[in-house]
Amino acid sequence: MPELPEVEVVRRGLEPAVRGALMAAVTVHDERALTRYPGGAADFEAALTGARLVGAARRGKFLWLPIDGEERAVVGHLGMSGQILLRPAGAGPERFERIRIDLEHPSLGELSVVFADQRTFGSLAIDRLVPTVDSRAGGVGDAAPRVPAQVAHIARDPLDPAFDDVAFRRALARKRSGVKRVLLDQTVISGVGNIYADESLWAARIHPETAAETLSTRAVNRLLTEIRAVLEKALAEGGTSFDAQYVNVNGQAGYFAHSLNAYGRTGLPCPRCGTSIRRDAFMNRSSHFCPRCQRRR
DNA sequence: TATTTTACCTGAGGGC
DNA sequence: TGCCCTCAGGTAAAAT
Repeated sequence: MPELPEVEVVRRGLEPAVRGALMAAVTVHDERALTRYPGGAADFEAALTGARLVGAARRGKFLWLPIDGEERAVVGHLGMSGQILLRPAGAGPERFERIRIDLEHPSLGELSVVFADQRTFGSLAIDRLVPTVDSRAGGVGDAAPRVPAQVAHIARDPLDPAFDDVAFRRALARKRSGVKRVLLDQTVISGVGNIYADESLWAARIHPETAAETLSTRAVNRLLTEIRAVLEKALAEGGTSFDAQYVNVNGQAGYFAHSLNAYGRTGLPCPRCGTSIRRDAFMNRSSHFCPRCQRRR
């Protein structure tokens, strides 16, 4: 399931292939991949064909490809099962292929960007770029102080140099919800999903249902440190793959699944104390934690 | 206003 | 073999 590390792996793979590339042809196979674009398929294809891309940027789990000479970008979200693949020109259709963009790159020649998505929670769109409220760079990979309008309400992610630790602590102090619920709120902190929330809380020894407002400054700082450590380690290992759902732009899986301490390890011993990892129902999904290391206050 | 719940979606895998 | 059920979960809209 693509969270920040997986999306960043995709961004890094995409950037050299799209920078300076002309979109020679755009084909929408399945309009459900345009749920965040009200203009529809024909308009999407016409608007992009002939335009040039200048790079690949990311904030949290959102990606965008700014268009040369316009204050607009192609915006992407992988949802649950989305993939962005780089393929040689003329390559056969991918399983679950929804949109294909054929590129002419000044040095790499012809290639195709394929958006494939089994569960269709992901999407591509064209969106206008608006100024950031703090005048800092919009995200990783775009130094300009601009961000797609539909991403503007998403908080910066903890690997963003402009992430505000103090504001994060203040936000937590105002929240009456459990801390895990707040970590999944992309308007408070972005990029963290169910897997890395469980892993970060395990590392920081915090129970997922601990009321956010009761966390001490020290505990919040420890949590933030562990979130960054977990995300960076996952990024270094190419992301987390359980099956064919998440892959990089070349279709390869990541290795971080081997490094998980809590997520998906129900009944297995906690790597720190040996107690069986517990799984509790949480928001129509699951929380995994060590009932001994992560005591509820 | 703040918080919680639900809808969206489809294939994999288990039980029978 | 095949049918039915459960599960995976990010986002935004709807409900409380």
